[in-house]
Amino acid sequence: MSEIPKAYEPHSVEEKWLRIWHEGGLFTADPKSPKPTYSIVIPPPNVTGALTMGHVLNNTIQDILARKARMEGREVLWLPGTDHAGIATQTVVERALKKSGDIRHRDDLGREKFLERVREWKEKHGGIIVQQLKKLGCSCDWSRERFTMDAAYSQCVQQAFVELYKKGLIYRGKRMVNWCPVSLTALSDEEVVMKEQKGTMFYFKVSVAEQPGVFLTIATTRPETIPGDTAIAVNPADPRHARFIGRHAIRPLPSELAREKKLIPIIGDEHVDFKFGTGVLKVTPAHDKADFEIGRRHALPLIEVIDPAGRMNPAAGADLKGLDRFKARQIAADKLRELGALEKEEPYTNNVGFSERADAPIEPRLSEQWFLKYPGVVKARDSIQHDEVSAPDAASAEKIRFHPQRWARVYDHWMANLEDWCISRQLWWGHRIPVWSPGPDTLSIAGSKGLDLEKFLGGLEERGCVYSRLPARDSGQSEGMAGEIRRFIAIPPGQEEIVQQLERLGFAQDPDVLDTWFSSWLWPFATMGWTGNPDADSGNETLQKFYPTTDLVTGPDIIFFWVARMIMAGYEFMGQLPFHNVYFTGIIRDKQGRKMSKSLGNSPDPLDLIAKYSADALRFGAMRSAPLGQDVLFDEQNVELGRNFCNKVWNACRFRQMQQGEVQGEIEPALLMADDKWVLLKLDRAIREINTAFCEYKFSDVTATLYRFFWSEFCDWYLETRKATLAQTGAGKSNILAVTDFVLSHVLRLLHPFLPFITEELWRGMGYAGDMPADQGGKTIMFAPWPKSLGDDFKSHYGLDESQERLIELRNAFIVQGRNLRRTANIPANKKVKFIFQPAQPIVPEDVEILKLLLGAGAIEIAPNFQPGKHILSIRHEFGALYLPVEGLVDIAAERGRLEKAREKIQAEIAKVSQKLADPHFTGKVPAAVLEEHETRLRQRRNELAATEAGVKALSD
RNA sequence: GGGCGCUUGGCGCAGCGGUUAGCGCGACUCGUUUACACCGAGUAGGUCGCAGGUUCGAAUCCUGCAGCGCCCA
Repeated sequence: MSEIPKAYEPHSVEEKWLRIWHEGGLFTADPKSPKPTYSIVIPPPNVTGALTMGHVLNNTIQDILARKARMEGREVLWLPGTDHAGIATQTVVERALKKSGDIRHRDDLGREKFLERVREWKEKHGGIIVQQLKKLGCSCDWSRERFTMDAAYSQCVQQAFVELYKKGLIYRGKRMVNWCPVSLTALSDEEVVMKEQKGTMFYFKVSVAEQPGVFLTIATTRPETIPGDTAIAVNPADPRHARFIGRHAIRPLPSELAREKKLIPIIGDEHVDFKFGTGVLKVTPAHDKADFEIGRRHALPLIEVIDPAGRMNPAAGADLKGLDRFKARQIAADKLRELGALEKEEPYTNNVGFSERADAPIEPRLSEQWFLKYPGVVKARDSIQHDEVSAPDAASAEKIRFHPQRWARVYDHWMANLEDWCISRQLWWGHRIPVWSPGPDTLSIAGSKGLDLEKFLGGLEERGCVYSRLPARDSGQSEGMAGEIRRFIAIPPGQEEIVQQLERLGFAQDPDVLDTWFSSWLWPFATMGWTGNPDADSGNETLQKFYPTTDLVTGPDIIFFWVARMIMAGYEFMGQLPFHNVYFTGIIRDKQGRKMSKSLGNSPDPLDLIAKYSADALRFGAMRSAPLGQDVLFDEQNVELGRNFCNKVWNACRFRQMQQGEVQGEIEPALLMADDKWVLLKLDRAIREINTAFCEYKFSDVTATLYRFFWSEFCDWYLETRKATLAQTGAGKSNILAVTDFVLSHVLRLLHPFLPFITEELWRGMGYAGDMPADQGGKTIMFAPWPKSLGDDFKSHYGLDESQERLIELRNAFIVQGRNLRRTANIPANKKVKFIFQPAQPIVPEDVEILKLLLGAGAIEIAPNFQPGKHILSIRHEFGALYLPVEGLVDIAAERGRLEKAREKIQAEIAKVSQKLADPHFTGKVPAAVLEEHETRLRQRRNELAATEAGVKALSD
């Protein structure tokens, strides 16, 4: 590196290394490698998504972990891929097609044509995010990139479904589900987000049929569902209302209906909260989850009044029929008012469930769906390590650690309250449920072929299919179907001819697709080519070598959606936990603490930031602001800082280059100076801090330590003091360069996981790659050995011990005070002045040079017996005394005032400490070390006091 | 309603029983000196949310309260 530019120019450098890394296949994992394993699977981003700051944070952390593991000599697999994101993608495509006027509804195209359009969309927008991740420097094994709808992956999904079906864990049932009237699909509980809504509480009265003139008042936010009410419920323990239990009420709506058709029972149910509203509850079993349960307990009939699209159906009565549910709410209230049944309305705020994707209020609705009873629950529940980090043993190796630990409790709580997972979605984009059932003509077709259907279907079980017969009523068919049998046959992957046979018999595949997360929860092993076939899987080198994975990095917002389910799937399908550690990142927020979102427009485009500051800078900026387990307040300034840091690294290396000379390998112990030893000890401390912080997943601590060591300790102190001695030639100089090279080569390696590009560039440019074996840093810093703290042998060989460290610290503190003296005297930074120095201990000539340079002194006069006269500023310090004659340069009175203020502070401290030391309670109970420390402190303060008083005196007339 | 977390200089955070409470950014002053103005040097700025308690000693532990945020009902 002969001619290097003054400022770091990242863009060509980043492009160059991306090309070299990818062309060299350096991220490719080798399952045959004898090295110990490190593996991590990417949380798959939506295939058509674009990179967000959340992705930047998340993937930078994964890249740091992966790169560090490589340097530690492990065989690393970071497995990337994307998710088909069922609802999200389908919604986006549908919206785009509507906007362009191509369709009014997806039915206009039909399933196949619509899916074609989604695939087109995926081809066009898919892979963008992958390119962006590459640009960020992510060292994923791109040769193994997966997509949840790839053929192989889809087979995994199908296999998993059939296995669970076979075990009886998947069933079809008519249940209350969260229905999205916009997407027209069922949703899982996790896909519903509660939002606070301002609405109205309506109070209306119903008359008690058996007691004319007696009324009960009901409070509700949903008067439009009154036509669906099939009971009035009160708490049997409620003295106001208990006596009405067993009587009947007359439901006011639909108004045109005859009185006897609107008689509904008044029932007692302990679940009625009599503090809420009036204590009288209207029960709408068809449109409310809690009411459905009440209805079930009391065998109430169900009346559906809202259709799948959220409009009122004919059962809602003539006034409401055909209206949207929100419009109907107003009309129903008007109607009640007209009838004289509406007593009052009050503004009311409550929580309403919204569909996460379509952002529409969900409608609880009775619907026939596929449900899963979670497998592997017991193991998954016990799999989390709850103790604080201790030494790993055999038992804890079988457990999963959460970082930060507190998420374990959130996980526990969810696992303790598991409800069956509604896995079917009325969508087209996704894995179609691999279950076929007979059509209306199946029996006659079979008959005409002389085929015994039962025997034929039963026979398919030998080929891995799962055949089940269910009484229609159990699966929620209407009463008239009772006694009929429904047949389902689940077909494992790779049985095309069975499917064809069945379809010739009039069988049809279930039209629904699986919840996206039903494919995501298989991610850790499905991406590695799991088949469910024991022979194939035990011969699968990748699966054998890299499963279970080491770490998972994800956001806490998907702890239920994804993390918990992967743990269950891991135990169920692999018999093992899927990962050993889960690191939960914070949620990225803007400076005002708002969650970053597209709609708020407060999310910067990471690609713009890369263009403006470089990928390294973006990574560094993201990491600097991400403390463990806390939300991240993103500020572009941190990225700017990252750029500045890169520039600093660049220039420190440039400085080294300008000293000429080849890379200096050997440090000669005899030639080491105190500052050299000091910086080596600081490096050692930094390495230890960094490795500790990594163990605890405290990435921002790692960044802070790197920043401090490199910038303050190495650049500001070490390199600056070296400038005073580098003028010399020969062995002394080359030894300094050897130390500098030693430190820089360590710093570059420590920084590499954070700043992969610039460190790679400098690693080769500086020539540090030259004396390394080809596979250990000789070709790329990616495989250079990760720094270990300096061993005791090293330290004793080079004579590094704490006492030298302390001496340099003392001198440096003295220099800071000396500089302060200059500023006090208002001496411009560039003006050379003469200091008088009275050393407190023997001083080497080198130190005088350092003092001179770092104090910006024209000269330093060593005067062991100096007697200060008037108008001389001074500091007295353990390192020595420094005098600066200032007559005429400074406001003597102001300076004296400053010293007097300092004196007061010291006196107060002395008073405090001596009071403590005089207290027998204190001296009697306190540990010896603390006592000693107090005594030392008192001594020091007294010395300081004397010095300060002398200073005051020197300025007094 | 239940749970979790947070509250420390203008801003963002560290410290979680024992020095004069640290760090970074920002502010202010000075400065082109063997790399770097994407830089260097220095300075100012905090009764650690409030109220009690435990202790020789509390930002740190306990209790209560308040405010903010998130999650689950």
